[in-house]
Parts: sequence; C-alpha cells; structure tokens
Amino acid sequence: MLDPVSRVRRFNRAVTSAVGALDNSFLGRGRPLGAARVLNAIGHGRSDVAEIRDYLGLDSGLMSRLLRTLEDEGLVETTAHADDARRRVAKLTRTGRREFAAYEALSNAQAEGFLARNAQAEALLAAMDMVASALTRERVVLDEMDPQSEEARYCLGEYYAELGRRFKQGFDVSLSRDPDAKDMRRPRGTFIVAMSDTLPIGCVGLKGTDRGYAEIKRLWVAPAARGLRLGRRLMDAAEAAARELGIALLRLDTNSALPEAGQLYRTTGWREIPRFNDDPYPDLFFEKRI
Amino acid sequence: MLDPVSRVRRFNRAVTSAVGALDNSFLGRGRPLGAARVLNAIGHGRSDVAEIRDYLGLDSGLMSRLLRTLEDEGLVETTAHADDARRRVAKLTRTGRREFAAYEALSNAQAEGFLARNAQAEALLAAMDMVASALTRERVVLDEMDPQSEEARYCLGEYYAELGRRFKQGFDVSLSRDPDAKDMRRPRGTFIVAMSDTLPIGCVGLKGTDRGYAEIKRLWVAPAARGLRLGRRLMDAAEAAARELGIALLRLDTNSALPEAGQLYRTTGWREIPRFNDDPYPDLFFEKRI
DNA sequence: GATGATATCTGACTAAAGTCAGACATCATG
DNA sequence: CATGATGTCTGACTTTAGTCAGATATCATC
Repeated sequence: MLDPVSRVRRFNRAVTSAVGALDNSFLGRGRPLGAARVLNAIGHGRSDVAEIRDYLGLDSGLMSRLLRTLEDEGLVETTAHADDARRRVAKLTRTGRREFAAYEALSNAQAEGFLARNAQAEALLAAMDMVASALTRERVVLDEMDPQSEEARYCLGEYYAELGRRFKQGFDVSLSRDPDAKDMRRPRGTFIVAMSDTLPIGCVGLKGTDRGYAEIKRLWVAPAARGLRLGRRLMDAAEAAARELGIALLRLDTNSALPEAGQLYRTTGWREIPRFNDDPYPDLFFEKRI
Repeated sequence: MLDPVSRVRRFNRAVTSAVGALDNSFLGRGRPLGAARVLNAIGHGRSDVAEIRDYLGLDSGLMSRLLRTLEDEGLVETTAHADDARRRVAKLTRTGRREFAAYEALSNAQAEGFLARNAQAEALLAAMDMVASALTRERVVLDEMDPQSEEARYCLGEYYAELGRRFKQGFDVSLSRDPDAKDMRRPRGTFIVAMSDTLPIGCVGLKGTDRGYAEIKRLWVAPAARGLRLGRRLMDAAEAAARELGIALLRLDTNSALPEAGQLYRTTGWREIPRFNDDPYPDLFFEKRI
C-alpha cells in the first residue's frame, strides 16, 4: 500500500480517471474522439499529415479518413506540401479555428476548475511540473533560441531568482557581468533552451569573446527537472555548438554555493583554473579544451 | 505557456500519453481493454457484478457480454449472490488469477521502470501523492479503523515524524501521553483514517476517558493532502462519532508551533481553556460542547 | 401467491476504431 | 526517363465499444 510502486500505481489510477473525464468533455461537441484529436493536433500547429499521424499513432488509412471527415465538415483544408507534393499539409479553415477554440475553451475550463478547487495552487503546480517533466523526460528537446525570446527570458528570470535564494548575500543582476544577447547568437555563440512540451525547463548560454575562448554562461535546470541529467545534456549541446563554431577553448565561472554545478563540471572534463575575470559573484573558475 | 492553466494542460498531455502507453502494454496480452479492465477489477477484489459495472461505467448489456467472454476463456466464474440470487458474484478461477497476476506484473514493471529512470524518487513520489490527492479529493473516504491497523500506524508514524520536525525541541512519543489503543475503539472512542484510494492521507482519534469528556487526539493531514479541507472533514467526522457515542463534551490539546491546527479549532466552535493535563508538549488547550 | 421492483441476460442494432492490400502520384537517383 | 522508394488515398474488411428494448429470474411486500 505504501511502497513506492503502489504510490505510482495510485497516481496512475487517479490520472486515468481524470484523463477519461476530459475525453468525455471533448465528446460533448458531437464529434468522435479520433476526429477531435486530429483537429486539435492541427490547431496546435502540427500541419504535416505524416507528423500528425505519427504523433497520434494512427494508421495512414484511418488518418486519411479522419481528415476527410474534417474536410467535409468544412473545418480543415489540405494542400500539397510546397517542397514535396506527395506530402500533404493540413490547416484549419475559419470555421475550423472557431471549433478548435471551443475545444481549447473546454480544456482551459477544465484546468481552471481544477486550479479553483485546490488551494495551495503553487505547491500543486510545482508538483505537476515535476511529474510532467519526469514523464516526458525522453521527449525533452534542446532548441537553440534567441537569448531575448520569451522562453529564454523566462529561464534567465528563474535563474536569477534562484541565485538570489542560494547566495547568502543575494544576487543583483546589474552587478554581475550580464552577457550581451548579441554574444550569445550565432555565429559568436548561442543560447540553448531545454523544452519539455511547451515548458522551458533549463537553459545554457555559449558566449563568444574576442579573447581566444568562449564562455559557458547561465546554466540552469528547473527544480522540477532535477535528477533527469539535464544539466549534462545542456552542457553537451553547448560544447557541440562550440565545436561547430570552431571554438577550441571554453571557460566558465561559478560559485561554491552551487555544489551540484561544480560537481558536474569536475566529472565532465573541466579543470579548475585561476580567476580570469573580476565579476563579484563567482569564486570558482574552470576551463575545458574541446 | 507559463501561466497556471498552461502548466496544468502540459501535465494533462504528459499523463495522457503515459496512460495510453500503459493501456497499450495491457493490449499486449491479446485481450481487448474492456475485458482486461473487468478482469482486473475482479482481481482487485470487486466481486459484485453491479459494483464492477458501476466502477467501470459500463452498460449492463456490455458488462454481461464481457463477463461471458472471460468465462469462455476460463478466467472467471460467476455465481448467484448468497443473499440475493438476482445479483451475480464474479471470482477468478485459478487460470484467472494467473492472468491477473500477469497484468499486475505489467503494472508493477511500468511503475518500477518509471521509478528506476528517475533519481530523486522521494521528491517525485511526494509530488505524485500530492497530485493524486488533489485529483481524487472528491473520492476521499473516511473510514473508522482500528488504531493498531496498518493504515493507522502509518498515519501515526508520519504524525510523530512531523511533530519531530516542527517542535524546536523535537518530539519523543514516550514522553507524551500516548493514548491507549483501547480508548480509541468503540464504544469508548474511535479512530478515523482518511483514505484516498489505497493511501492513508489523514487521521484523527477520539479517545474516551472516565472524566466526563472525550479527547480529540492525533489529528494529522498528509503534506500531500493539505489544502483539501481534510482537517475539517476529519474533525466533523470525529464529532459525529462522539455524538453517536453519547459524548457531550470534547477537549483537546495542541501546540502553538502548529498554527494551522489552532486556527482550525478556533474557527469551528472550540474555545480555549486552561491546561487540563501535564503532558509536556502541548501549550494550548481547547474545549467544545457538542 | 399476486404485484411491482430489481438484477442480469440476450438479441439486434450502430458507431468508432483499426487493419490491410493495393492504387496512384510524386520524388530521388542513376 | 526508367526504376524503386515514399506519402497518401480508397475499398473492403474486422474488432471493439456502446445502446436499447425486451425476456427472465428473483426479491420484497401486501
């Protein structure tokens, strides 16, 4: 009853019935679930027919028929793909967008209802983030993004907030050497965000300099995503990007108040070096030749 | 993307696909999901056909046919109910138990695999408990149980551990007036456990005395279940039980290090009274006439 | 023991989901 | 431009799920 496996299974039972309830509310719009799922996949930006089929795990025959019924209802239009006329691209018509919005409203209402029923919403959301991150860990994708994109700014905000909590003296961005966004764009550097579905759960910056090396900056992993070895994946991706950009030497600075970071660097081929800048926050400096 | 509703919806998507994967592994045993579900419901102790039908939300015709296919496979036997021959009772045959065990093994393997893939298992399990409790809050049932049952002892263990964390000086059960189990059994008193599915998530004891009042003891709500107003429900149930037992006056002691408890008592008709025992831990005393 | 209620079962459906083989157009390649 | 590969579509299925109207047996009650 109380062993870990039972707890996981209790969780499974609880969410199974919640998921079933949401499916039921979708049926309320008088369309079989299969068609509703295709409509929603298109609404969420999946346009390539093969991609949708793959995402929903449908047979090509079935997929084709579902698309046909949506076309007959006037909700979807399909056209040949611009680069390859064998492939088909689906998009919503005006009516289709309206119908999609109705499904979105159902989903949102369900989520809002759930939140409204529960006090302690923040603790609950943090728990849901954690579970969702663990469930989708195989599907975390690392995307290179502009350091001023919404996703990147979210990560950086969380990162600064965490430093503020972790450092005894707090953390004030303006005192730190805040890297210029332009140094973290190709071809000088890059900025990588780890996305779990639509939620950014980690980031790392590669900042180009004119001093014969590039710096790793802003490595952050969301609390909900710790234990998934995401820090390592982000560092690997940053190194790979550096190699692509012809960078041979990497440096970084960190603080001993972040022991898990130091640990990661030490076990992945970085070696400690003397201070190489005058930023007030770091007290540990590393270098890696790649 | 980052608003609460989106986070809930991301969670929904994550668990939807996890649930789908488990359903798929069930299909691997060559039996449609409907039949597998009935078999598993019986295996988990639901024997009454009407109860299973209700639990799974099936039409009586469909239920009947699913039972027939399981009987034809030799997995299930149905007999008339001892008290009412209209009702049917299903039980697994020897082969049925073996088949049920195979499904259990699949579920367990899935859960174990999930746990094995994730470090930080305890944090993750706590998060899953919290989410599951929130999802099933309408289905929390309060059961009177023996204070020495496994469920009760689990609750008490968690309760003591929490006091140890909350009290500056720690908490040692042996120093406290640990109520005798026999005082928390009918007809002197009772012990109530809040069960969410198979997990105990809260408890309260009603301890009979020979001093003209009964005491409320061991009110505990699992961290994962806070915010569900469970404390209030437990107290209401304890009062109702006291009334049933002809008890007119209730007392309890608590500690100001547990502010949410004091808050609950004050808002539910309890009034503070002078110390009425010499237990070293409490510093607040309440009374309520019912 | 007649009567209405209850629990299950059967027959006769429909709808939805899924499978599979081939048809057809298009693509990449030599 | 012939050839094999790829992506989608159609037709012809099967299986699963679900619905509904009686039929049948049993129960509680008068």
